[in-house]
Amino acid sequence: MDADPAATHAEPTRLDAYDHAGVEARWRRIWSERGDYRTQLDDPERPFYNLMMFPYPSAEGLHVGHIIPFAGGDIYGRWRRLMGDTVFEPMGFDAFGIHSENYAMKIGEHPAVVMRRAVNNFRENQLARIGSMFDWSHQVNTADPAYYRWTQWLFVQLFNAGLIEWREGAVNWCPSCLTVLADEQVEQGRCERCHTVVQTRYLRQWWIKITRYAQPLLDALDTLDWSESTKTMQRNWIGRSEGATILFDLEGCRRKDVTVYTTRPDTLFGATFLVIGADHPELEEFVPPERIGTVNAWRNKFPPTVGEPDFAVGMELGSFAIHPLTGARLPVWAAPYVLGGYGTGAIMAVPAHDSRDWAFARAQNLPIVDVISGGDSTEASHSGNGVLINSGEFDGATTDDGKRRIIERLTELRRGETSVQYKLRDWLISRQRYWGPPIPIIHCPKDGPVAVPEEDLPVLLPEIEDFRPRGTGVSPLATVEDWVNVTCPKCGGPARRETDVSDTFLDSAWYHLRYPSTDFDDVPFDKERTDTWLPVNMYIGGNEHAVRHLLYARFVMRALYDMGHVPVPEPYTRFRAHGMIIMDGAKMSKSRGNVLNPDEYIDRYGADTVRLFMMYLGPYTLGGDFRDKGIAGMTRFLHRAWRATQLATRDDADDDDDVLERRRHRLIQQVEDDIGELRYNTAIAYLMEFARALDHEASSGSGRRVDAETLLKLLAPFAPFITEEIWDRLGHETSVHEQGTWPAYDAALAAPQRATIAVTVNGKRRADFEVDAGTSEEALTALALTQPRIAELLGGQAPRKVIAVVDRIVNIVIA
RNA sequence: GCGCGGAUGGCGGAAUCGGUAGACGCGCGGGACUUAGGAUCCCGUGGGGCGACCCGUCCGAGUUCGAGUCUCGGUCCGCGCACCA
Repeated sequence: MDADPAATHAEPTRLDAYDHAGVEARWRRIWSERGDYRTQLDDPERPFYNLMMFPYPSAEGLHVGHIIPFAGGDIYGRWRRLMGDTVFEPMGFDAFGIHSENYAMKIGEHPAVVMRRAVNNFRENQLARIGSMFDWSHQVNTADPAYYRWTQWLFVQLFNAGLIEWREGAVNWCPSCLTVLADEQVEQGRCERCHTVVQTRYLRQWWIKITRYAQPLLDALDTLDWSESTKTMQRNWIGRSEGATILFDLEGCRRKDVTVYTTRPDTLFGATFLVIGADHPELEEFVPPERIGTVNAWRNKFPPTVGEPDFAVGMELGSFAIHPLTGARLPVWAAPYVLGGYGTGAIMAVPAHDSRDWAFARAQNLPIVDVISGGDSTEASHSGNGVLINSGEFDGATTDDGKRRIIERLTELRRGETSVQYKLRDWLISRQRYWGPPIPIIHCPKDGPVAVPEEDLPVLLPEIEDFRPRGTGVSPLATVEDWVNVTCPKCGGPARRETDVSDTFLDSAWYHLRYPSTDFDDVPFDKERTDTWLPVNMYIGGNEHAVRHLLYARFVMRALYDMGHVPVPEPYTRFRAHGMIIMDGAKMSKSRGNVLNPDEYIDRYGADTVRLFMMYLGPYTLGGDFRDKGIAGMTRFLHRAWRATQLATRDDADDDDDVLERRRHRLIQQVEDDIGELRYNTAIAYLMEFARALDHEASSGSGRRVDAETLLKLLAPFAPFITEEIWDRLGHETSVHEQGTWPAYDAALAAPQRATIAVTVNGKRRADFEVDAGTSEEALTALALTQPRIAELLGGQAPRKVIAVVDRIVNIVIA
């Protein structure tokens, strides 16, 4: 360090200080006036559909966590645009649903009013400021009749295809929200919204038969480029298991026989009793007639199970099952630890090899018989593999063999067969609420449920004053007599409308199809537009939707595909779950009082700084704790870039420095590779390093203009405003974000030309030296041995072994 | 309990196929410019030792010339599921 380095870094007077507020407002206006982000949807050369999960417009507004998907997705979209794609990046509002309605009730306003205000606030005051290139000419609002008309259309298509049915079943009832919920909306026995313990009710409801698609939905996961964590969650949720069904004859009750499902047919000889799910809809048929009253009284006594069941609760029914291979008479029990709704709703209990059966057998004093060697079931069950014992002709078989042979035997006797079961259940979509699309069905006493003819859609949600749920099992819409009473579209006789509305998740299950076609009002999605734009190329959102929205959307797309409405069976080719941003170790939520409003940060630091800072916190897909401590570092970086790029003006290409050119090409490659994999944090680190170097050069007058412009292009997706401003000041007529202007790199130039070779002796680093990249192993070895320190350590002895790795290391093994 | 992630300086985090830790940033220490500086810029910054060196990626084994990275066994944290037979 000779001359005082700081002296050359005084802020040059001819450069204005960067004023983020003024600059951001100005470019927002210009972009909007010029229509820079209005995508030409017809005949694009390389369409790229870049989607982020749309928000539900809570009245509280966005919190900083929202920046992650919206800015993170936008960086990717802006990059694709610079790379030459025609990028379509729409945004919309999931405005229907219980969450919105509950909020409206809380503040005593009508949801339509609250949502109108909230949507406006989201779009005009919040989303607009993040700097994302949303194409607002194609927005979607699920509560808009122009949208939900087609949600109802979708319902009708599914209904006509036999994928929706009206049937009675056990449903989850939330006593606080006063509506039924889908299984996916129940978390550990509680309502996902209000955390009230849900109850089981038997109601006649609308179900979407998603279970019919269990296997295709499972299989196609292998073809999708999605976050592995999300795919794993879907696999687990679909929950395929392979086993066998086994038929037992019954004695002493109305039913003649019962089929059970087991994944362990090899333990058949260890079955000592049968258990019917206490919530089995036909439990009475398993009970001797004279005991039905007693059993029903017992069944109605215990409260709904939440979480871990009590394995000691159960009742002996008095009937018997006949073991299909031994003929033994096994007592039949009913217990809540067995699910009436999974498999066949009945099990064969093998207490020696199943922990739940074991706990139950112990509590009820039932026999426990070991049929697999290698364990002792007096203290606990053991479910591992081994060799069969106490199993008649199958003694000595391994568990795997036993499974196969016992199934074979049962099949011969027509007493059983292999069977596949899924945990996935049908999707319950009725909601006894107001704020949703009315289910487009008319109930006719003669024709049963009839779909509203497509030309009569939408079935408008009537405007009523008192929209609060009644808790009577029907929606408030049932009180609107002149709306409810209609004529049957089939027979013309008097009929009544369905008064339930559909689940919010039906709204969002198809919204990606609507965005490209919002300018069509005669079809839900235009064929050509859909062929052009679907499937979505990149989708970003939270993993909290892994088994809700993301599964429903896949199902709907696949069903529409099978009906011939869409060209592809999967909606989202590539999906990345962003990490969750937590605050002081807890999820951000209003109730915890730790919600940070992004507006304050954007006011204080500017959108560019906030975007960069959020992306720099850590790996994009990991998330982490939000702390605003380091945000000043990002401001410093942008100020440095502001200064460096405007002062680096040398453009005499003749004296182009090979070293600088290599550095530039390497930077492009690094940033390009990183953005492509959403490694934003490391991409930013490279940009920072480069900006610092350029700043040094610029301050001494040697900064190259080509470096400045390269930096601006690479930084543009992250910091769209400041880069546009500088680009403009540099005298460019076009936008820095112009499609197809990402700088190209030459891989040969980008590759490092020198390499530092570490020399280790017995694994300890003892020296290093520099060579041209690609120097051969032999040459490296020779060079290593001549290093003074190495020669000294060798003391004239020949090494026992030398390992050289090109561009990396030479390891010398002695003695 | 089952499944999936993770554990690296004071902090957030880097580290291709196993190649000799700690990129980048924050914070901290020192300095420059300053009436001043919470502004800006520069230098330093894992621990120990004057030094040659030694010790360091949750813990314990192992494979290897070489392990943050691979294998086995633990501990702790996060997320998902949780009666699914």
